[in-house]
Amino acid sequence: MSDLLARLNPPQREAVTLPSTHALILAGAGSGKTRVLTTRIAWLLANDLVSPHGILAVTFTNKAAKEMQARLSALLPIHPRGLWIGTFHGLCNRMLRAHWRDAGLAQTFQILDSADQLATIKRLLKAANVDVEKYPPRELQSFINAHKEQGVRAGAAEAWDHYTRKKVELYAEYEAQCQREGVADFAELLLRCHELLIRNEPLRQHYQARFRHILIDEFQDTNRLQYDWLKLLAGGGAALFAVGDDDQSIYAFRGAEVANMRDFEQHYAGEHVIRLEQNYRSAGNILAAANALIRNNRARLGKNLWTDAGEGELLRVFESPSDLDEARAVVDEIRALMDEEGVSPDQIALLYRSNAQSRALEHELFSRGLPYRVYGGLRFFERQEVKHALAYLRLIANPDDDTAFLRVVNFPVRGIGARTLEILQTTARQLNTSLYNAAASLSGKAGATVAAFIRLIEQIRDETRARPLPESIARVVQSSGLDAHYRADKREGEERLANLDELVNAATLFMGEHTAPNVAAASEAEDDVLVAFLTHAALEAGEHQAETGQAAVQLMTVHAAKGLEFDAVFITGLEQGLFPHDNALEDHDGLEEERRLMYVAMTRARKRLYLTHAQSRLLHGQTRYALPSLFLEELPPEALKHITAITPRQPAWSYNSGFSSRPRPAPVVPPLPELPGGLTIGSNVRHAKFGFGVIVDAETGSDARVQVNFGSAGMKWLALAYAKLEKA
DNA sequence: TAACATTCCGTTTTT
DNA sequence: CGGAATGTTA
Repeated sequence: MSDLLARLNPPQREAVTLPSTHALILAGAGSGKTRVLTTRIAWLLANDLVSPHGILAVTFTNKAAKEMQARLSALLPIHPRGLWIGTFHGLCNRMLRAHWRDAGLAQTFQILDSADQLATIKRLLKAANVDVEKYPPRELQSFINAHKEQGVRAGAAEAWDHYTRKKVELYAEYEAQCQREGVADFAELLLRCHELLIRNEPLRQHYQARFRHILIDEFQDTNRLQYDWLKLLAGGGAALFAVGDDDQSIYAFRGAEVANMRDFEQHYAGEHVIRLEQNYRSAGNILAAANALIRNNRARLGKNLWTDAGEGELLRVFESPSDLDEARAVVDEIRALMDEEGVSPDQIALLYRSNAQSRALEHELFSRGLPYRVYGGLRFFERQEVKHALAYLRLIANPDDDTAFLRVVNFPVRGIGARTLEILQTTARQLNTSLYNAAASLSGKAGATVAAFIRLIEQIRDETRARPLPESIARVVQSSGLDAHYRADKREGEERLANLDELVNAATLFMGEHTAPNVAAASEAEDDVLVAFLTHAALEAGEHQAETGQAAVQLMTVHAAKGLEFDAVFITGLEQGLFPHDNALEDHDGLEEERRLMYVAMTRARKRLYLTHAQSRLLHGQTRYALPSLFLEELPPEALKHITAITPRQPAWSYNSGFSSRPRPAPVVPPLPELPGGLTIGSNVRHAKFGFGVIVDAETGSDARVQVNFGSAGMKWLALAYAKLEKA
């Protein structure tokens, strides 16, 4: 047991060995947060302060939950059973499955992912004859989710104007429709679970008595409903142990409330606030720079990271004339890191603020033959062929699932067109039943084709009855016609078939992990396994992309990089308007969140940090000129080393780096307007009133005018004859 | 119904 | 510019 504590520093140890009390652990980046969380659980168990049964550990992502499981197994001699470790959604789902009747849900209720939810909303708008121009489905979706995440049902939603009243009305209809179809969206899982515990006193008391220690990871990311859920569960005297970092709160845009941390500190943690400030990840200069940056934020709980690892190298600031030059400079540097310093490519990360920026970087990496991997994009269970196969399974488990019905009723095509579906949908609405049930009431030719589809589903249900899940899925793929359809598709059929095979494999894997050995015999369990697998598919959409196999340079947004670390990190596109992003600045806390984002990005680096920016960038089809990011100015100059990779408008292939790329054709440069005073587009200038800026456009002639981007002072057209512009 | 044309839009995203 | 999402035509 003393082993558990041996490798902890004093504050970590203090956190781990806290008595059974509420506590807030302010864990800075790289300060051993996950270690503290898992060691705390292990310590409680090892000292018999709680039984495994009494532990509830909550994370946001499946990845974090899995890591916690794994690290706990490593800490304990035998892995205890009965612990509840999971995501908010996973845990709520678990409770709702156990108490589906009390929660007012169908026994086999299905979970809608975001795409399913959007499809459901679109269908609802169409049925209600709502103008989608006036009420965009996406907007309604976020309206509904935002309300649910605040714990607000349609009945309780406030609406002061006609427009909002209509949205609330649609929200109510959406609730009713989901209920009718036996489906629940992500937010519904949390809200429904919260309501269940509020309304059902015996159940509430049961769980309140059961969980003695509730531990929460990434507490700064909780929304209001999640916090309420935690407080409710802890209402029976459980100790809440919240770990988080307000400086790494980067999800306010999706409802996370950092204010929960301050509230928790005041109302729960009290004097049990522990700061983990020793950083084990980054070199001193990197930390010093990150600290200096984040000090510019006003709303903070306060924290300063330190390290005893030494200063390390200076941060390198790269300036390039254009985004293409930036990409070239970055890839040159990556080559050098790999060839001359022996850095493994998977220890190099290219970070950017927005996904669109990956293009130029990818292009350069590709043409230079460097292995790379881009995070983001389609995940396994989100692929259309996988979703189609799952929709057949969903229909078998729950015929009322109209979303699943509509997805596959005419896929592969079986002559059930829009006209037929319109009739079917009208009939279903009149009978107040599902499309599946309404099918029997159709007559004529339309009725016959739809009836054939229903027979097909019934047939598949029979075929798959009492069969192991993987085999059932294989049959579905066959009998539904998906197999034949993709076999006939020359272009991408092969890949899709491979993914369907992979789905069968996923089911096999799932069975191995989730089925108790003795349950397999029970015929009743068949349905349960199917529902469990469908739930798994919805709750864990799988990896973002297939592994490339070889070690590759990692490309991702700054958001996606949270929680990761690399030897060398490039933060690219550090320009006003991009990072910090223009759209973020409209919000009052916007700039601070962007700064936290920059802080997260910087603290990903262990040894080397590159900060790159370009003077011009191709954006939305036209060249934009921008000033270097405000964040660069907030870094301590003594920690930086400036490298102007290429001087403006010089040939791009003649700069530094021993790497000799093949000669490139000279870039086609449109002639720039000639302006008096040696000014041109891209020149840095200073104005008495507006400060520093960049010339982004110009009109020549006797009354020459220039457009100047003054950053925070805005974009101005100035007449050269009057405005006293100085070259800067 | 599917291929083709047109229009619109452009930050971050897990469950 | 490039994609996603519509709209149009054979």
